[in-house]
Amino acid sequence: MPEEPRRQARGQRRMVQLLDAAAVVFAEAGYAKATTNAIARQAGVSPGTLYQFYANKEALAEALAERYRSELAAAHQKAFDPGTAQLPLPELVDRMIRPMVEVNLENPGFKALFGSGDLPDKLTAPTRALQRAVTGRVAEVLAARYPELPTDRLETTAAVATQIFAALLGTIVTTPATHRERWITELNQALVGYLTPLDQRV
Amino acid sequence: MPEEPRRQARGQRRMVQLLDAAAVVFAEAGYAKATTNAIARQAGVSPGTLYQFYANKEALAEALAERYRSELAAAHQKAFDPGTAQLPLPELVDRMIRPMVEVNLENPGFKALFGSGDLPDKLTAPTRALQRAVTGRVAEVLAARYPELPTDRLETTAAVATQIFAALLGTIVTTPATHRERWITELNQALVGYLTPLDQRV
DNA sequence: GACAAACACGAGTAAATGCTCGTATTTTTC
DNA sequence: GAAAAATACGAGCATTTACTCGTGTTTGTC
Repeated sequence: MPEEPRRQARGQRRMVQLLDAAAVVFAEAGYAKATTNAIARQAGVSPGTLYQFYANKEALAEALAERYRSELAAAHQKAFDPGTAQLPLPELVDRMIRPMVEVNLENPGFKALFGSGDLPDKLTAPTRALQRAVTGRVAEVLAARYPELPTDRLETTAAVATQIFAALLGTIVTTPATHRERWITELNQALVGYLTPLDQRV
Repeated sequence: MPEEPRRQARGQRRMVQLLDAAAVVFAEAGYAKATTNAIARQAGVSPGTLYQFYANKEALAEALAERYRSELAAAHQKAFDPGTAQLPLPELVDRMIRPMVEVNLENPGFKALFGSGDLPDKLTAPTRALQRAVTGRVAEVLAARYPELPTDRLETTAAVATQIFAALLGTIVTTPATHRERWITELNQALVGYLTPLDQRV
């Protein structure tokens, strides 16, 4: 087993650069059709160099997914002070949705890793990790709002909400900015509609 | 432009056979990773024979999508007598959902064409046609139930409902039959929740 | 400044894959 | 039953693509 070399400053910059390039190419072509050579070209670097830092395409995807995960976590942290969970449902949902949409707009390629269902087996692992991270966050918020809800019910609800979100995310980000708000509203209504029964049971 | 040969009985059987095989392979591997050679093998036929009937992989996908579209139409026709549109919302939604889930369970590969978002450009055409067909049907039902709803609002709602459906379809069909009903219920609640506000405006 | 480790290059390789083509068999047509 | 059209085969071609490797350059360490 070859051990990781001690990265020097230049190398660390390259790694970031390559991740940026991967994001662009994944966004343009989708994961399956994205070629490692194209990613290297986009980064202004030779294929050999790419492989000096990432063992293969999957490792690249994994690293990118990890980046998104942490950006998402940061965005959510920022949008959530304690007490948010007790807001009226439409506002709570809005606070969950906005940061994710924004992370998405800022990071082309997110959708390519998060959304699609037809990815080769290799990618399912990093993708599922991302999905789980999001679902987990949703579950936390739901747990804060509905403390007496049984765990399994909580998880089901979080999973469904996340999937609804993922489904509409594509439409939202590909829509021209002028009409974007409308679809966000629609997503909000869908989620509020789904969650309202829980509110009334309390 | 080479014209289509007059198919004889044997040829027509082969075409069905190949479509069946394609459905199986698409279901197992997803569209992108499915190889035409594997489809031919699955059909017990040589690659050359496959191409005697379908010009390329895309044509195969198109034909399969068309098959699904007609099966879906038939299933819906059967589930819909006039008056259904005035049923209580949960029942209406149930009547829309069931046949589609069933078509899906009977036709592995449907999801591979309908669900995923990351397909190569070539496939977007047949996929979108399928999506549009489903959305169109949903729009018809909504139009019957909410006659005074403006057209664009109708279409937006139908599109969102269809996407929610598509998102949860994957989970529903991959879940073991024992727990399937639970996810169907969840999908039902999501859609009912989304549509309820429309009901109350009347 | 010398030595090693990390970085960089890019032509090239092996494997995969959509698809072709020459040829042979079966079915239809007359 | 003979010519034509349709069906069938499967080896293999052309292309794509993830990845390698030999070689040269830059950076860090002593």
